[in-house]
Amino acid sequence: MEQITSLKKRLARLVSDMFGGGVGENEIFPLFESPAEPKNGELCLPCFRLAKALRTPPGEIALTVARSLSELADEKKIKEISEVKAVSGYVNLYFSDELFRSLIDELGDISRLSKLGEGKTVCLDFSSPNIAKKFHLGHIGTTVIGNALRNIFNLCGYKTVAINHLGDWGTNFGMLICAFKMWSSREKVLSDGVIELEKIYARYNKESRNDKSLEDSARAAFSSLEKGNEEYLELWRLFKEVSLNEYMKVYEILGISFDSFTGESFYTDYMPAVVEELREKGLLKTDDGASVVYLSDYNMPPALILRSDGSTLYPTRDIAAAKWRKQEYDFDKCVYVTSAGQSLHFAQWFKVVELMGYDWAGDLVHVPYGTMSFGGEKLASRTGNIIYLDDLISQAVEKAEKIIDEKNPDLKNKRETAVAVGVGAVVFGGLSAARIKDADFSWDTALSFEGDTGPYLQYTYARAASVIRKCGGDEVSIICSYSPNDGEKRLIMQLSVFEDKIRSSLKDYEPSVITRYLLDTCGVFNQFYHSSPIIRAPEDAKGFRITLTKKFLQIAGSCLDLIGMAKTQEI
RNA sequence: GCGCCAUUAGCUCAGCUGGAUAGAGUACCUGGCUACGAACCAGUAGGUCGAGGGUUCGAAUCCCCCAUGGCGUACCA
Repeated sequence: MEQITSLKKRLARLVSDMFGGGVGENEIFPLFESPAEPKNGELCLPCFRLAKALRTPPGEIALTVARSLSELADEKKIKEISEVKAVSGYVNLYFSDELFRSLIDELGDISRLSKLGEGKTVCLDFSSPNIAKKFHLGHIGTTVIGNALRNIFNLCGYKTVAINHLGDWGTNFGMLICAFKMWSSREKVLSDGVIELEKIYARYNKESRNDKSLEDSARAAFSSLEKGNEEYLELWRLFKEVSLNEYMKVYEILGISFDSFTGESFYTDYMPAVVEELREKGLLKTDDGASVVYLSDYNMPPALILRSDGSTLYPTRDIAAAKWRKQEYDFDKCVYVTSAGQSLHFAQWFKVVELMGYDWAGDLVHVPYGTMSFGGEKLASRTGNIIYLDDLISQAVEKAEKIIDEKNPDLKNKRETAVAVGVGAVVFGGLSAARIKDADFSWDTALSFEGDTGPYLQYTYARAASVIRKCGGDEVSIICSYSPNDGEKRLIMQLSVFEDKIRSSLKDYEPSVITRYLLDTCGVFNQFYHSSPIIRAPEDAKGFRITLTKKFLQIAGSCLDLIGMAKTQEI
C-alpha cells in the first residue's frame, strides 16, 4: 500500500527530527507495526529500541512522540492521522476517515507485484506421478502446492513453465511388459485403463516373491525395451497413453494444466553426456563397482551416478534434466515440489551441479512437503492403505450435492456447483496448513464443510457476489464525508495487506500463507456483513459498503484463483 | 550412530525480521433467521507455547542441551 508506506516514511522523518536526528529515519521506518488489537489503532511505533539508542525510558519517548504528532495532526499537518495515543511504550496511531476513504481505491492493486518477476522465467517441476498407477492421496500435495506456486509466480509477473516430470521409465516397465504378456491384453487395458495395469503389476510383484525368475525376466524385458525392442516400445506407449488419459482427467477436474510432460524417458539420451562430463571434470570415482561423486566434504553421503551394472540412477537423470531445462528455458529458478523425504537427494545433486561449475546451481530450489498418512499408517498400495483421488472427490461432491439439495434446492447448475465445492474442499485440504507439516488423512476433516474449510471460503464469496448482484446497476459513489465504522475499518485494513501476503508466500514458497489470509479475510468480511447492512444502508454508507464489498470480491477472488479453487458466484 | 524436520488449548492449526493480555477453527455449553444467503455471526469455557539452561529492557520466536515423534542415511524413485 503506497499511501501507508509513504505515511510511515513521513512519520519516521518527523520522529527522527524530534530527537535531533539522534536516530535516523531509516532506522525508525522499519519499526512501525500493525497493532494486533484493532482498538490500538491502525499503526503503531514501539519505542523500546529508541529507548536504547536515546537512553530514555520508552514510556517517556512514546509520550513525547505522541504529543508532537498529536499537535501536528490537530493542525492538519498530518491529515492521515486522526488520533495519537501513548500506551505502555507504544505510540498508537489512528487513521483519519479521509485516509480510509482514499485507501479503498488502492485495495487490490497488483501493479507493483506484477513487476517483481518481469523478464524472469521459473520452471516448476510438480505432480510428476509414476505411470501405470492411479492418482491417489499421496499425489495431491505436490500437485496442488506446485500449481498454487505457479499461479503465485504468474501473478508476480514471472514467466512460468509447469513441468510434469512423469515417472515413465525404469525396471517397473519390464515387470509391466512381462505381466501384460502373461495375463492381459490390449483390449483389456484399453477398457479398464490404469486399474488393469495396477492389477497385473501387483500380481507380478506378488508372484515374483516366490519365483525369482520373474525378476530376471523383468530386468531382461526392460533392458530390451531400452535397446529399442519395437514390440516392447509399442506396449510402453500404450501404458503411457492409458495412464496419461487418466491423469488428464484428474488435472482437468482440478483445473491444472502443464506446459510440458517430458518425463524420465525423455532424458535417457542425455545421461551419457552427463556421466562423461563428470568423468572429465574428475568428479566421478569408482567405489565397489559403482560410480559416485564423493560429498563427504559437505557432510553428505556420496551421490550415486551409475550402478555397478552400469545403469543410471535418479540423480543422474535429475542432473541431465536440469541441464536440459537450463538450456531450453534459461530459467532464473527451477523449483522442485516433492516430499520432504527426498531432501537429501536434492541437496546431493544440487551440490554435484555446483561442483560441475555451473553458477545456476544456486537457482535450483527444493520445496519439500510433509508426509500424508491414513489411520496413522503409511500410504501404500501394497498394504491397501490407500485413498484414490477420484473416490475422495466423488465423496466430497456427493456431500456437497446433498447440502445444496437441503439448503438451496432451486440452484440452477447444482451438479456443476457441487463439483466446484467438492473439489474445492479437497484442494483446500492440501493447502491449509504449512506444507512441511505431516498430516494424517481423515474423512471427517476432508468432508467437513463448516469452520475453516474450503466451502466456507466459497460460501462467503458467493454471499458477497449475491449482494452485488442484487444491487444491480445501483449507482456507486463514495460520499466524501462518510465516516467508516469499526467493521469497515477492519475490513479495509485486512484487505490492505494482500500485497504483503503474496510477497511472503512467494518468498517462502508457501501457498498456505494465502489460504490462511483468505480465511481471515472471509472472517472479517462476515463480521462486516453481519454488523452493517449493505443494500438497505443509508445512501452515504451504501456506496461505501458496495465499493468495499466489490474490493473484497476482487481480492478474495484473486486468492481463490491463486490456490486453485473455483470462484462460486452462487452456491 | 549421524543428518534433516516437527512439537503451541482435548483435536487440527496461525503467530511476520524478538514487542502490548499467545490467537483461529473444531468438539462441549449458550444466544441470534418474517433479515443483503444460518455452509454464517456473537458469547462462555479451555494454555507451565515438549523439559531445562542462556542472550535481552522484553523470548512461542534467537543460541545451547535434552526428550518425544516423523523422515532420510551408496547401487528405488
